[in-house]
Amino acid sequence: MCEKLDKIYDPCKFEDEIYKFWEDNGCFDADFDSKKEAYTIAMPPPNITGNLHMGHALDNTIQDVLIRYNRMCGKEVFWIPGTDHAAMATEARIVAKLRSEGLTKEKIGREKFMERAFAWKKEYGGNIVRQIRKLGASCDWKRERFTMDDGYYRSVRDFFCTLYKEGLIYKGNRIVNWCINCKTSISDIEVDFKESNGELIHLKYYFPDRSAFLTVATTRPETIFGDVALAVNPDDERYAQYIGSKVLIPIVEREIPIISDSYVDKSFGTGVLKVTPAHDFADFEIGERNNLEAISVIDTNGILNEKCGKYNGLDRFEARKKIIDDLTENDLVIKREKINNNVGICSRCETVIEPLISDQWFVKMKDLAKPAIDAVKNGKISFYPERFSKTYMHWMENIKDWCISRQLWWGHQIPVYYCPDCKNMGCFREKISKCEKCNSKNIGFDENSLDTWFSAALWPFAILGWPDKTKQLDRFFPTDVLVTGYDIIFFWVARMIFSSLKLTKEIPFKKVLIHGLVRDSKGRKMSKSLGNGIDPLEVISEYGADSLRLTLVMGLTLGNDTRFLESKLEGNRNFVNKIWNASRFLHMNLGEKKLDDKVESLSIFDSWILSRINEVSKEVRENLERFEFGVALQKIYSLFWDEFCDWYLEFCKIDFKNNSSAVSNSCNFFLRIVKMLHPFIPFVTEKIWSIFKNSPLISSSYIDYDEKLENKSAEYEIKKIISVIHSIRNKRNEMGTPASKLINIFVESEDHGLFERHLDKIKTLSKVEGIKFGKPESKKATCIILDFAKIYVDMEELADIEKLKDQLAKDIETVKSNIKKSESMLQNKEFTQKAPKDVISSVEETLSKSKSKLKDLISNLDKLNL
RNA sequence: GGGAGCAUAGCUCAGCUGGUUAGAGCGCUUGCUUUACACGCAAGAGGUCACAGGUUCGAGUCCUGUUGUUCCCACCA
Repeated sequence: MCEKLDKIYDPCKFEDEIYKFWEDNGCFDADFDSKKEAYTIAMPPPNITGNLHMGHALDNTIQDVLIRYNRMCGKEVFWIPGTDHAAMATEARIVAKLRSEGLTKEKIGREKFMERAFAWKKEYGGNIVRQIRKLGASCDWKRERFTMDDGYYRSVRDFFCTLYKEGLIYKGNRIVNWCINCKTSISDIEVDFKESNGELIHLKYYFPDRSAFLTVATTRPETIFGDVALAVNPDDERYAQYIGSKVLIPIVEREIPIISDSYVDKSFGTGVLKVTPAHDFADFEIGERNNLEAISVIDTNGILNEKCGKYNGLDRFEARKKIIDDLTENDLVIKREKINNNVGICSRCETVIEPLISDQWFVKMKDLAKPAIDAVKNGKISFYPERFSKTYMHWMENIKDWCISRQLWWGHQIPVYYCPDCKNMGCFREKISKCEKCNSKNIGFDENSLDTWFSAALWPFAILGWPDKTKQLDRFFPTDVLVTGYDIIFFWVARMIFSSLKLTKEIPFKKVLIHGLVRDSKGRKMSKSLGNGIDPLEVISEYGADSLRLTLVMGLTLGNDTRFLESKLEGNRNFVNKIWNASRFLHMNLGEKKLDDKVESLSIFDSWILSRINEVSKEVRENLERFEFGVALQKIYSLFWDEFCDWYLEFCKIDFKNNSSAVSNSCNFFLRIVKMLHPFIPFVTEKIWSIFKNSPLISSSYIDYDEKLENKSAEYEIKKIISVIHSIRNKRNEMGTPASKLINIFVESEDHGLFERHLDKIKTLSKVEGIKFGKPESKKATCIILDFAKIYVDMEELADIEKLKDQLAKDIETVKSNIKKSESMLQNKEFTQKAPKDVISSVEETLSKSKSKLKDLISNLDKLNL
């Protein structure tokens, strides 16, 4: 207990040990049988390929604050951690590793590939989980889940089959976004758009008789082999006469019709569009509307196929150059125009997307979206900040069908089989070995796997055991809050909502907390390519997890981005150290005495700080309920530093010396603040707690507001003492009095008792030698004017008269302008008629105080001028 | 093209339902080895709250517009 405490707090010395203590003692574990109110958070599962970054740190810190706070409020908290298999990212890693061994996934086969991937997961997937521990996250590791563990597989198959049986999942030969690098289809939201310097090539499409041509502008001449029509706007008078006639594709010389479609923009290019349904989304739709064939000319590797004549086998961009050359040679190019256009790229590897037609699985979204829209509209689910519900709503209302199949191996294989004998196609919830219809054992399985987000969509209920009716599901679902960044709303939040409503008939969470991005000191996004990322683990090893957490949460407003500054980190490290030293100081004064919860008789200082702690605890609770973390933290910060340390402990210090104070009171009050801080800075607070107490802080109760502790008269009295001390210190400074010199003062006051009661405090803290009541005999005295007292300082002490005069003149000006302001307000009849009484009377009070202060100031100045 | 955010002290940001003299941290100035802490203590300086209107007795806060800036969605072939 009485171990020697270092002057400087060293987090590295304690954090791991404390975390181990919590984990070993089951402090994070949820009790499924307790009668307490449940509080649940499903941790957004980080990718197994990932390393902890600032986004994780922020996300998990916010969750941990909520979890620890609610745990201390007596709830049965269940924070379920886990990891995501991250299909594309992981597969890319495995493939790269195979390549380094001279292998390919095809060479080793699906089964071996999966084995390798699981082995990889086992070896590296644990990294991120260890790193999250470093943050201090108090989640229930015993219930850790993985999106590809056995139980999760079942949930995913169940989800798929439920939708499939209802016709909400369908297979279609449709145009999809294809990444030729990742070799898979991806969904719309996995495509980013990048501005690029493209070229708009104006081509001649001759009429069959070669009498004339139409000019078509295109950025992708290599797709002319897939052209099936030219389209013009039906309202475009320039081309109305040509609708229905035919033209020849340049070079290819195939005849295609000219059709009309309102999609075509008259003002773009020449107003004539070449229609290539197999390689452009808009064209695909035009093709469907007009019953046009789709001719695929580029394969899944981005290579032109046999339909492209001599260009067969060329890469799409090489082919583009060649074709432009050839077209130019044949005088089929009218002009080449530089344009800035947006080109779709794969959000993972940034390869230019090739839209192409292939057999894929889709989720029909319209019917699923409706209840998900309603749940937010009618307030069952609310977003914090509220504005993000708009983002959500807009996306949901304009949602398109979701392509869920991926041509990857790492992931959940689509649970569909095909029977070659009876041509049946069916889906299965449990593993199957024969056709349900004809019992044939020749069945084959769908080779595709599911989008990672398809399985992630089930996270909050799958981890509680769905589709089984488990105790956990019953008790901890729907979860309370979901904490995530605004970049994840479409990918995950939206999909969890509609899938939960579909499968469990309940919302997955009640509240969605959206935070922003953690940016670097210049406001740039942290990224690998810029190399400006700050590693949370490095920060932790230098400053400790508590300082990191403070830095992420202090002054944070939900939904807004924050900058990560080294200077903030230092400041917060200092704060942690301050707490440490306060505990050192109190511990030293407590000495061998045992700390007892019982409150000994309260000094006025005790009553005051207790009242203040009580008030702040109420505000902090309110702030936390509203997720105003930054504000809550700032309030505790200021309570602790500006009031508890700077004033309360300074008062106590004097009493400790005289042995006239109850040290254990001070310790107990200090520990109340420590409690308030625990959700934010769990490590140092737990360490300090352990110096004074035996049971762990993490499982103790939060501070309750107690009306009886409110003590306005103590607060008023202390406020007065502080203003006396502060004003004397200020005057000393103004007068240039050396720090070591004690001064004498005279006091005129309506409340002499105040000065008598706190003589020692005033003398010590404002370096006063003697206090006499009444006016000083000497005329050479300057006066401090307070609301309740005048304090005279003998001019003997004065070092710099000019400085003092300047100050006085300044003060007079401010008071004068205040008087003017108050007077004009009170003269305004509308103000006196319409403003509430308390506002008016406070203005009146200010006015009268200012007036008397002005008088005093002027007489002060006059004296100086003598 | 549609939508959203931001604009407050030198810097980074708070400021809830409108209420007299707008806050914090860092930085800056001055002074302190005051036996918890120099990662500290004390005292200061520093802001026409982007601009222009409007509502109101009263606007950093509400409304409209302008400018600058960031982001999201859609996307022109």
